[in-house]
Amino acid sequence: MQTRSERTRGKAASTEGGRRTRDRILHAAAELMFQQGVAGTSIPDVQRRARASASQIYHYFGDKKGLTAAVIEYQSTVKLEQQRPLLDHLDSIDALRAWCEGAAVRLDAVHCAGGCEIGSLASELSDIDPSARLGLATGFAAWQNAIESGLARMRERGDLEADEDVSALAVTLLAAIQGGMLLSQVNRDATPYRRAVNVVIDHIADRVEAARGARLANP
Amino acid sequence: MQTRSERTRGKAASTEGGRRTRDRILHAAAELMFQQGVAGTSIPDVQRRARASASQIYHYFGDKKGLTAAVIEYQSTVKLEQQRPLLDHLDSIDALRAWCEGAAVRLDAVHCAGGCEIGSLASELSDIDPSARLGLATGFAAWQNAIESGLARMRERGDLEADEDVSALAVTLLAAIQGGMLLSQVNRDATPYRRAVNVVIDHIADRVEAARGARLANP
DNA sequence: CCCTCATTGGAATTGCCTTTCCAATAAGGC
DNA sequence: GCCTTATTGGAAAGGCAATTCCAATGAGGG
Repeated sequence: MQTRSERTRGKAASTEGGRRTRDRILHAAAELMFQQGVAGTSIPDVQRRARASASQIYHYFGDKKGLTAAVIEYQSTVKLEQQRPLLDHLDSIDALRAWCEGAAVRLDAVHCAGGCEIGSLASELSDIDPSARLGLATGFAAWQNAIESGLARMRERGDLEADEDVSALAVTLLAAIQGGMLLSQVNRDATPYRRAVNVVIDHIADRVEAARGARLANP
Repeated sequence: MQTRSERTRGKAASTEGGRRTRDRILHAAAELMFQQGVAGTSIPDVQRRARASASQIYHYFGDKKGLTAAVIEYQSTVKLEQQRPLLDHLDSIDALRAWCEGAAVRLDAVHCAGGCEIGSLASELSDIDPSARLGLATGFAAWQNAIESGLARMRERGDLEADEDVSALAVTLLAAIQGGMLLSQVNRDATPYRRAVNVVIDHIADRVEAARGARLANP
């Protein structure tokens, strides 16, 4: 299977050393683009951070756009997989709270620099790079899907009413996460994120209460 | 009163023509930076759009950072004033819905390009320009304040319970707006924005219902 | 061991962008 | 009408980034 960047112009690594170099470049680029934005990250920057030469970057990624596409895919795919165990169990209010609080702790740790890895890229690239936009939409869809699956499981289990629009709830939580992170990033304080996310989860908890009430009334 | 950019290096216009030139530049820069980002907007770009020479831009704004600061202040202050009549009456569920739907219609009109004027700037600049971050935080605070004031009036009026945390609700709505706009921008579809915002307003409406219930029980 | 191709280093090219500079013109106060 | 200051045009300096190129080195298969 080819990655997006390879589809464009880059070459896949065929030796062990090459693979390591490619990874080093990708990680360095992801980190820098997250911290300083895509436009604020130059190829020489990536060279320094990855201890690689220009030839290596252009060899594996074709051009800066290819590198950017690879970073988007990395952030969308790999980061998601890292959280897979957690993401597969977002089917209770407690799990949702714990998951969101985990992100809050991470925000605290970096003093709210950077916001969300995908969100930052999305804001910067959506309007100027159509193919990047596609990749980012896919990335967001994966997160939304993880939330929605958990809520759907709650619904099947009876924790939420049968006609509950779990899709809308999932979008709302994702939006609160993104918007909350943005507000926290600007204010250098994780409080806005925590408040926004908690209010939305409170709302979901209210729906769970409502479902319980309906269950007791109509047994 | 001096604007931020004048504090830095730019000069205020003292003739009528100068004021017009300055405004033309400011509007052009605001538009371009909104569409293509700050990094994606070059001084020559602004020159063309504003039909102004480089001298004029540097004369009135000092440097690109000064121009950016002026754009931030413009987006934070002027845009807010444009909505002042609406903003001063966000004290009912219907008013909140109408206001948010107005933004949705604007999103539809531009096919979801651009997202939020302040949000885009915030995401791009927060981490790389401390003074810009300050200005953006002020801008967000003004919007949050407008929402919070309306909710506080609802609380005073008894539409919300006396211990309701209107500040948290305001932050949540603002976060949903920002996050929703980002999701809509990426998906080129205003639906995510509408869903996120409506769920949050539904939640506020639930609180209003709860307050009404409490009022009836404890007259 | 040889041949081929992947990998790498580093210089050179090209182009654009920010910013400065100098000189010309216009505007307003006295 | 004269002088000072604001406004403007347009060229040019200086720097950095993206990308290309060429030659050298390394690795693996036969």
